[in-house]
Order: sequence, then structure tokens, then C-alpha cells
Amino acid sequence: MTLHLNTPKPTEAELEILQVLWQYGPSTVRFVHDELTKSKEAGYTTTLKIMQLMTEKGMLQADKSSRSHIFSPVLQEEDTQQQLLSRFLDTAFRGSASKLVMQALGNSRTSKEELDEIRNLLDKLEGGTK
Amino acid sequence: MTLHLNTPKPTEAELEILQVLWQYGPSTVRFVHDELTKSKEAGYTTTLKIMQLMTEKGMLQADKSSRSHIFSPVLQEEDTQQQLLSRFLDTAFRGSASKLVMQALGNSRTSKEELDEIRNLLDKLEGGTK
DNA sequence: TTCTTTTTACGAATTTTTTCGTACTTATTT
DNA sequence: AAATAAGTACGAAAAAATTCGTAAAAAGAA
Repeated sequence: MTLHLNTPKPTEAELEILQVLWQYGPSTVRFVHDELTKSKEAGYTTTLKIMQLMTEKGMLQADKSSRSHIFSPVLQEEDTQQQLLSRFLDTAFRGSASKLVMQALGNSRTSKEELDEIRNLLDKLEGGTK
Repeated sequence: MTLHLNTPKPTEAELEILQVLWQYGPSTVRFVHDELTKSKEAGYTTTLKIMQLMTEKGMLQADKSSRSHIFSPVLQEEDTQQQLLSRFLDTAFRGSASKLVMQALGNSRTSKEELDEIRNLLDKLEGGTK
């Protein structure tokens, strides 16, 4: 059972930061910033500021024991993805999960292994008609 | 083949309006606004303004021949969804379509018919290994 | 120690998105 | 026709999100 008191609505910039943290684990501003600037321009203090705001909002947790603070996400990637997905499903696909799935599969080259994994899930879902 | 000169990045508010237009077809501001206010507060001129801005941006087309202008989306729902989806896939699921699909299916009750439809698509995808 | 680099703190400017008041125009009702 | 209602145009305020300059503190190098 997960807590739901606050609906975490990370902004675009916040999400980019979360991605780095989820992918590489707890990191300093420096590390996150260097990752981000591999794909886009950004000032160091901009990244810093956003991460500080995220901490205020409770999205990140900061370990300030050493000089370079180390930030980690408070929520797991999957939890946040679930939130985002459910919102996205409503706003972009008017709630139709199957439409979303069809489009996602149709327009992205997914490996045979992944397709099989999905097929397994389908089996499980249809099996337990509940 | 679709045009890609402009990446249409509808905002939250714009998307809500597009949803109404896609669902009900070309409509007046009044109609759209009444639809929107079924689920949330909003001033009439707010809706009007946003639809006018959308028209300026080229997202909507306005038929001004009668007094109450009639607005229609320039892009089809599917095209915009594709855009949004591909962006969402990257920012929220770091590009992993299968993860997104699994989460979408796992957490939304999808009907047997829809699941079968998806299964068909899987067959087609794995069939033509291309 | 002194100089340089790295980092956080703070505040403000900028940009983007959303909201809405007011004036004007056109239609409808009385 | 006069009054009322329903619509658009316009401009600006408010809110949200992003960016960044500058100062101060801490660490490291010379």
C-alpha cells in the first residue's frame, strides 16, 4: 500500500533530474548537472536551484553531512511512473489504456523478448478473469 | 507521411480543449467551455483566450463566418497522441516502451476484447520480423 | 598563509502558462 | 427602439516554472 496524500507532479525539468537519480542512484548536484548538460545547455546554479526546490517540496532527500550534498529521490521510479502514466492516460488518451498500448507498440521497435514479456502479462491478465 | 516542422506541444489546458474538440467535433467556445466546467472551475473568457491563442499558434482552425466562431483541431487526435506519447516515453520511461506497456496494462482494468486486440497486434508485430 | 576552485545560499529576473476584467459588437427579447 | 444577453477583442495581471548573478563558505593547491 502506497501513500497518496500528495500527488507528485514533477515538472519537465524535475523529471529530467529524477531520471538521472533513478538511473545512477544518489548523486551530487555536480554529477546530475554534468549528466544533464550532455544533452542540453544549462547553468550549474539552475540545476542546483531546482534540486533545492525539489527537496523543499519533498521530492528529494538531501544528505548534507558532507560538503557536496547528496540527493536521492524520495519516491521510487515505478511509483512516480504510475502516477504520471495514469495522469497521462487520462489527459492524452481519455483513459483508454488499450489505445495507448497499441500506439506505443505500433510506433516503437520493441524487441522480441519484450514482446514476449508483454504476451505473458496478457496471459496472466486474461487467465485470472477475476 | 506526416509533417514535422513544428512539434506541437500542447499545454495541459490546451490538451483539455483538444480533447473536447476531438470527442465532439468542431465546436464553439461556449460548448467547449461548458464541457470543461463540468469537471472544473473556469471563466468563460479564459477558455476563449486559450482557444484564440491556440488558433494563433496554428493548433486550431477557426471558422469565423457566423457570429459564434467554430473551432476545429488542425491535427488529428492520433497524430498528436503519437507526439505526446513519444515524448512521454522518453521523459517518463526513459524510452522503454515495454515498461510503459506493462505498467499501463497492469494497473488499468482493460476488457477482454481490448486485450485480444492487443494480442493480435503482438502477433502481427512478431510475425513480420522485418 | 594566500590564492584558486568548488559548492551552497539567496534573491531576483525571465519566460511560459493561465486567468480574467473591461470594452466593444452583434443578436435577441420586451 | 430600448434593454438585455451572448459573443469576441484586447490588454494586462497573476501564477508557475525556469534561469542565473552574486555573495559567502569550505576545501584544496601553491
